[in-house]
Amino acid sequence: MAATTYMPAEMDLGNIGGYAASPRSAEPADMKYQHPLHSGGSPSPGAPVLGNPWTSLPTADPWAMHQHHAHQPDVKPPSAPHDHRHLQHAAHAAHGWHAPVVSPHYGAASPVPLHGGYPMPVHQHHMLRDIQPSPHPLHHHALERDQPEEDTPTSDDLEAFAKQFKQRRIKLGFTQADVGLALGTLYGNVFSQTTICRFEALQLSFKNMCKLKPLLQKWLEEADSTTGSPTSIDKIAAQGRKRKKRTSIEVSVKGALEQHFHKQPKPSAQEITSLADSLQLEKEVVRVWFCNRRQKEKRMTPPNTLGGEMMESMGHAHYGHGDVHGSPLQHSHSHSPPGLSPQHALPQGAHTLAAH
DNA sequence: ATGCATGAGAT
DNA sequence: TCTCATGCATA
Repeated sequence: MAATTYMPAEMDLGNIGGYAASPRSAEPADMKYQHPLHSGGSPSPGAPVLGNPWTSLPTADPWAMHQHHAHQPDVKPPSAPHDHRHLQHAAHAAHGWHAPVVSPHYGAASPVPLHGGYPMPVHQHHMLRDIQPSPHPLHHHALERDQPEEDTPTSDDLEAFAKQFKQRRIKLGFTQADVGLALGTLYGNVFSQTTICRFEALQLSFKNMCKLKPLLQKWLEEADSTTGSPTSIDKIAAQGRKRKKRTSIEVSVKGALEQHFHKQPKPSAQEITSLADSLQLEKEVVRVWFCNRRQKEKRMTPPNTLGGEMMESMGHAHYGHGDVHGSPLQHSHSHSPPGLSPQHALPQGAHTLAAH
């Protein structure tokens, strides 16, 4: 039975404090941000920059330029009346922003061992075609992987940046949540731990990555130079709306959904209804499940059209952690480089090479 | 780190 | 109604 309860959003306001709160008071002042300097600038270990087999992309933005809506999450300063994606790089000027909340680590925020026991895939090459129309006459020195300009970064750049960002962030002693809040204080764009996490893991769409990169880059600069200078943080009020509690879908049910997904990734309203009926789930839940599933497919390894039968065989026992991406085609690495996978090229004809 | 959910905007 | 960006809540 899927627990579908509702909860008052009131607690959200209090909850958000969990991340936002600045425990500086209890800050043991251990070994946080005591870095005299960035350790050598943490070079991009996983940035070969040479030999990019897919450095040939005709169009400008294959899989990004599909949607022209850049709606802002919620509370965003009305400084962007137009679609000018010009980042508001003027808001922080008056702020005099100092180091964001210094939070060593929360109980559940980042239970990960700091750059110690990370899976850290040495390097993987996602077969992702580049989105660089022009051959970039750039410098031949792969020392600084930053395109402060307004060119669209390549997927490789994003990957390198994300990795670097994560390293620095951790070294500075910030959690993903801290960064998200800092961005809010800096630019007025608050982001959640989730988003930062996904950015670092390259689990966002290419376009989304491109949009966030400048922000995070800026934050890095600030956080890096302002090493040590507490400030106040502010959290924006949430929306007083009742949010449905996460429905827990049983594994068996998930398996069923999976099968249907392979047959029909986009079931009709009626199909959803009947499916929901057989699974004893709310129609809405099923609908959303499919939506989320599609989104996942998009950022994860390209559609391989896994045989529905093999899904049953493997018994969806543990997919979701080890390597869901189960791409029998390219599982050469530990965990697939989800990063970016344009799905426009092979909408449903992907199975042509996978299946037979 | 990730599953399920909300919403704005595009179709 | 879908897609896409995002996030609360949770494992």
